[in-house]
Amino acid sequence: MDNWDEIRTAFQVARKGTVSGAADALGVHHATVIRHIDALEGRLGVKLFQRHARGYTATEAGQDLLQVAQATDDQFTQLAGRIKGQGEGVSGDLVITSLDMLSAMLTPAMVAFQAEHPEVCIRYRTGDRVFRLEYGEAHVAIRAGSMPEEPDNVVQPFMSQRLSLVASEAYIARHGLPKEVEELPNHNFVVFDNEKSRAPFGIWLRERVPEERFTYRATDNRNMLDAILAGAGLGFVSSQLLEHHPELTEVIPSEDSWTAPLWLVTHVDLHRTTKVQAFLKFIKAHFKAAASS
Amino acid sequence: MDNWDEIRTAFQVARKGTVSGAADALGVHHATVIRHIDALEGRLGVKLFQRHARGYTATEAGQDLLQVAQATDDQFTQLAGRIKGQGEGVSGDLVITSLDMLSAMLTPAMVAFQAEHPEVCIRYRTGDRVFRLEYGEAHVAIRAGSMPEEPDNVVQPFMSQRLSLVASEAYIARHGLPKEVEELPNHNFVVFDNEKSRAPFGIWLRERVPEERFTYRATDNRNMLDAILAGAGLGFVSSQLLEHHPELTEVIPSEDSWTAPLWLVTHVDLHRTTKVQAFLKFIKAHFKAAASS
DNA sequence: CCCCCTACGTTCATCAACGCACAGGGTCGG
DNA sequence: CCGACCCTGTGCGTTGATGAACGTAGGGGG
Repeated sequence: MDNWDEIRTAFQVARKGTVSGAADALGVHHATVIRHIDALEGRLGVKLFQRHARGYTATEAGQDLLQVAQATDDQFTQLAGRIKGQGEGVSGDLVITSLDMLSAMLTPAMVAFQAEHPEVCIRYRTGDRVFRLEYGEAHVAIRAGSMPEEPDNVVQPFMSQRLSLVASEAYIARHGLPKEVEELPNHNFVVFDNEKSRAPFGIWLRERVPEERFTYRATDNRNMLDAILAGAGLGFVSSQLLEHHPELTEVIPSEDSWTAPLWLVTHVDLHRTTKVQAFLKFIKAHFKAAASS
Repeated sequence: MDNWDEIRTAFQVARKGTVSGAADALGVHHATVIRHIDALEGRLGVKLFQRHARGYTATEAGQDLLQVAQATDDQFTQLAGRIKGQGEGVSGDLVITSLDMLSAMLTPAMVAFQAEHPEVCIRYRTGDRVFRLEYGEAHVAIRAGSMPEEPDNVVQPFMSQRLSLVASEAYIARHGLPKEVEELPNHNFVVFDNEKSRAPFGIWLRERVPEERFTYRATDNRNMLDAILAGAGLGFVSSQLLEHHPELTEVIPSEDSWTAPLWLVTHVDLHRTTKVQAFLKFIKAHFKAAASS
């Protein structure tokens, strides 16, 4: 049963009872309607209508088609309403992905956004791999480092992620607090277990501290933080975290070179949607307010 | 939501995940698929798919469409099966109309037909007006008199309806039985209450008997028979009825000029259907067998 | 690292579908 | 009884959708 348009034409003919009426309703010429009906009947091998001077009356097959097509028309009308409304409103899923390091920072913003748009369901995805926007794995990604350059991705600068080199009270009690950069090679470090990391602070550290001092390696940022808190070594954490963890002490002042820019990335096909735009606007305003306060 | 074919195209894209796969499934060029998707998205104002190198992945709106279109496809497939099967098999309604005078003769045949095709539902319509085949009021009509000549109607000769001029025992007891045609003007008659009737026997009677002798006029054949049986007068009845009513006596031998031919009439749009053909074949065989026995 | 395969996207020529105009037939009202 | 209106049906010219071909980009395997 191909050619759904012919079914739609037959549907209107069955509804209106005349070819002319159906042609008006469909906005086409009545000759087109006749051709559609003839083609459909020819393909089915069954007459759908009886032709007479006053119009077309549906046979049993035509009435059956009328029933089905009426239901289909309703379904499609509702579908169009949903899709258009979905395009305008902020509802449904909103999938956001980022490095898990940013979870602590982003979560309050996402919660606030959800509170402002109760119809939306936030899905926050962090994982060991980079989720790909072009496969529809997320609506919005927050990426760190150099500006992403994938084609079909819309990239906006978001904010800077300042890092601090910290030590926990437990570590200081055992090894003391280094006062100069030159003392760092004498200390232990908690690092991310990724040799190829091109993060600026990683490069900076590898230039000054031999690898054998990287005595604790983790694959998860949450895990790294736990290790640092437990006194496994010095390590880099987001500067924002210092507020919530008074037991952490900054070893040396944060260097500008460590700060990685953050980017808001969306796929071009979704960037125009109201939902994504609302989230982008919200999250930028949220952190602009936080920065100024 | 016009252009159902574009929905069908989008449906296949959502199912297959690629434009090329959908194009293969639809039997069209992939450029056509792209155009349909673009047109549909443009009209809805919402992206249905995210484009990437490996194909198209459905957005939320696209997945919604997939659901609805899948249901629609199922519905249409079932519909096509029903309609095609309906064209082949003998089932559903079969509407037959005739003069009510023929009811006694036709009913056994129709009952036998229904018994042979249990899926069919016979609707026998008799009424004061002539039901019109071209408006779908009946599938088959049995008409009497001169050959019908409506355009778009398929007419087949059926059989001859021989009439007899009869009197009931009650009438004979009161008025005697005329032995010659010349005696007829001295008797009372039960006639059909239709002055314009062009039935041959009516003309024959009006030529020989003055109208004031038509003392009982009925609009219904059943009613006429009741009147004749009650002794209201002489009257014409189907020759077949004589077998079932021994209390009726033939007044004078049946004349050939009275016999009216019967016609099987169908509308050209329904004449080809298996159901109608089956009925025509059945009823012709039925009465051929009855005539030869 | 390179090559091949797949899939999308665009442009141009073709053709089928469409709209137009007119004819034919039936119905309704006067 | 007749004329006007409505609806269907068909031939013809045109237009818009389609199909073919080429170009491009990305991914996977050797």
